[in-house]
Parts: sequence; structure tokens; C-alpha cells
Amino acid sequence: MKNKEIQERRMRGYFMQATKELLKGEGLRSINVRSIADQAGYSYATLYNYFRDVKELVFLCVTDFQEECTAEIMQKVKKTPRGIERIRAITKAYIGYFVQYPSVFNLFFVEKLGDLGQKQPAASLIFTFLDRLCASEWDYCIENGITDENSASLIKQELNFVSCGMLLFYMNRIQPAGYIEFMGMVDLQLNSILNRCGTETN
Amino acid sequence: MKNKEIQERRMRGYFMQATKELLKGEGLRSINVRSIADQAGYSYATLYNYFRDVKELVFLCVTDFQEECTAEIMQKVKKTPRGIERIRAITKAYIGYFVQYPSVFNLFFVEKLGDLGQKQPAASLIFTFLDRLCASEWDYCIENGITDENSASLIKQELNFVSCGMLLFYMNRIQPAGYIEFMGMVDLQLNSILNRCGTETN
DNA sequence: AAAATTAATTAACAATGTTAATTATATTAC
DNA sequence: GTAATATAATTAACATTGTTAATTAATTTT
Repeated sequence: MKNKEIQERRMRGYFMQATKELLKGEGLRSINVRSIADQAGYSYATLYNYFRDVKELVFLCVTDFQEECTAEIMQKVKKTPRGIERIRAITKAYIGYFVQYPSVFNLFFVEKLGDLGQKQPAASLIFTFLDRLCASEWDYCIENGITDENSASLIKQELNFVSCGMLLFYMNRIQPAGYIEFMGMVDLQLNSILNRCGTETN
Repeated sequence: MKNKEIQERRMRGYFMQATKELLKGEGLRSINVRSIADQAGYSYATLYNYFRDVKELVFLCVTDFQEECTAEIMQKVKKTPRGIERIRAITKAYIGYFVQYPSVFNLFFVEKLGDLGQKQPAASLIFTFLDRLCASEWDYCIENGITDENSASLIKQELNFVSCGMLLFYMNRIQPAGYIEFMGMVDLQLNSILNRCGTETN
């Protein structure tokens, strides 16, 4: 039955589209079975014919957002010189994307998504996201002797944690207060971390 | 009416005690008006005679936990040599406390606590917590020329963000998988950040 | 001790997630 | 092409949780 498969995929798509619109617009707060179904133009119970529960549906948006985010970032940094410079640009753009879509940040890093069955794959998908975005640039740096593998691996982690930490404080606690100050702090932190590359081996 | 005040304080205390027990035991998941009231030995509606809502009650536990955490840390590090060494120890103990009580971490850093009226004070209370724990040691470092104010301020922020980021990943995404690996990573990161002190000015 | 006040409890309602029962739609057999 | 069947979608219903209103119990005041 090919038709059935196509139709089912289409239906899932409608609900996912609706969920993504709501997430980007009103945010996670506004997400509930009824609002999603409304947005999709169906009754709330119909959703359960295509998804185990509302968490599965929301979770599926993660992959979509990651792809979108990746595209946006790569577009933004393609003119930046390769190496450390581009790693800095990617990380800034990565942070910028989450500032633009706070609910995506919450979805990725904050929400525990309950006891979602496929928790572990999603977890590593998220944990390695920035690493994957920067992977080829780190390779470039190592190949060109700009840094070595050991310090690269440390700094990768540090970028990951610091980015996430800054975002968490900014989003959740409104600290620092404004976007300008926040991005200023981001610059300082990224400089501090990335300036260490190649200058010495700790 | 002095009695009334005493009684009211006592009642608030009962509910707070109950909430803290639940938080530390079952975690935030298990927190709801009825479970708190049960634990306290009252009906759920009674709670509303003493607290605006359940969020206020939960929020009040933050301060209590901070005090407890501070005491535990200071006890732990009192024999560590002052300066960078002790900053490292405090930060490790700080991370250790949250690993011990994951729900306190959630409460502090993850939960948005809705549109809590007193949001801002709580926010800065949390944001500055590690800084306050380390404040006198940083002063010590600056006074003794171990580091200067500029790099101290950068590194303070970095410690704050990295700690929070590592915890977020570990708690939320089970990454890295085990406690031993996690604490190993913590050591590496703290070394990397703190080794920069005084060796050079970036 | 009766009246009045205060505190505590039960009842009730609203929002949300989820499942069961019912209705509408589409597919298949003749 | 229509009746029987299968599938999909909807409404109804129930569970959980937060919150407020109405009622009952307790305490205080006179």
C-alpha cells in the first residue's frame, strides 16, 4: 500500500509543520495537543493516530531545526576565512540562532522531554551539534599546525559548555539584560577561549 | 498580634520543609500541591493560605538550598590552600553539590519558575552564586598579584558558564555517561581555565 | 458560653494529556 | 453502482494538576 504511506507521511508533516510554527511563534508555552491540532486544522485526538504522544511530535522538530540552523549558519560564515576565524564565526552564529529562536534553545538544551524512548540518540545529536558544525574547521586547524589535537579537543568542549552556559543564563535569567551586552560578552568569551589556540600548550 | 506571626511562620516552615524533602527525594517531578500538602500533613488548599501559589513556595527553597550548599562547600574546602587552588576546590564542590542534588540544579538553573513576580532578584541570586562563593579568593589572588582584575573577571564568568554548561549536559543528557568520567572532565576543564591565571595576560 | 472571627477542609472548576466510543469517510466485494 | 467493510477523524469522557469558592471546624473575644 504505497498510497497509505504517502498519506500518513503527509499527515505527520501537517502536524509537524503546525508544531514548528507554534514553537517559533508563541514558544513552548503555547504548545499543547489542542493548539497543535488547531493549527494543523484537525481535531486533537487525530494527532494520536500519527504520534505516540505530544512529546514525540515535539521531539521530531529537533532534527528539522538542526538542519535549518546548520543551513543558516553555513550561509552566514561562508565568506569568513577558514580556521579559528571561522570557528569563531560559526559559534557566534550558533549562539545567534538560539537567541533568535529561544524556544528552540529550550527544546534542545533545557527540556528533558520526559522519558522519551529515543532519548539517547537525541541527546548525543544535541551534545555534538556544535562540534559537528565546526568539525571540518578543526581538522583544517590541526592539519595546518594551528593547533594540536589535545588542545583542540579541550577547546571544543569548552566552546560547547560556555556557549550553552551563556545562553542558559541569558535566556532563563535575563542576564545580562540586553542583546548588545550579551553579544559583547560572547565576543569576549570566545576571544578568551580561542586566543589560546596555538599560542601555547597548557 | 505576635502569636499569629509565630504560627504563620511555623506553618510556612512546615510547607517549606515538606517541599524541600520532596525536592531532594523524589525530585521536581513529584512536586504538586497535593503531594506537598500530604507531606506537610495538611490539605492542599491550606497551602494557599500561606503562599500565593506553588511556585512561590518552591522558589523560597532556593535560598535555603543556597545556604546549605554554601555551608557544605565551605566546610569541604577550608583546608585547601588559598587562591587559585581554593577556587578550583570551591568550584568542584559547587559542581559536586548539584550532582548530589540534581533537582536543586534544575530548580536553580533550568526551571523558569513561570512568571514569578520576584523573578529578577532570584535570577541574580543564582547568577552570582559561584562568584560570591569565590569572591574572597579572587580578592586574595588580585591582592597577591597572582592575577589582575581584568582576567579575573573573564575567568570568573568562564568558570560560571562552563560549570553550568557541564552540569546541564551531564544532568539533562547523560553526557558523559558516568560520574567518574564526568568528574574527570570537570578536572580537565577547570585546569584549562585556571591555568591561564597569571601565566599571561590575553 | 454564645457570637464572631479565623483557619482548614471539601467541593468545584479550568487547563491539559490521553483513551474510548461514535461518527464520517473511503475502500472493497459483489 | 451499491452494500459491506475497513479506516480515519471527531466528540465524549476520564485523569492529573493548579486554583478558587463554599463549607465546616477551631479559636478567640465578649
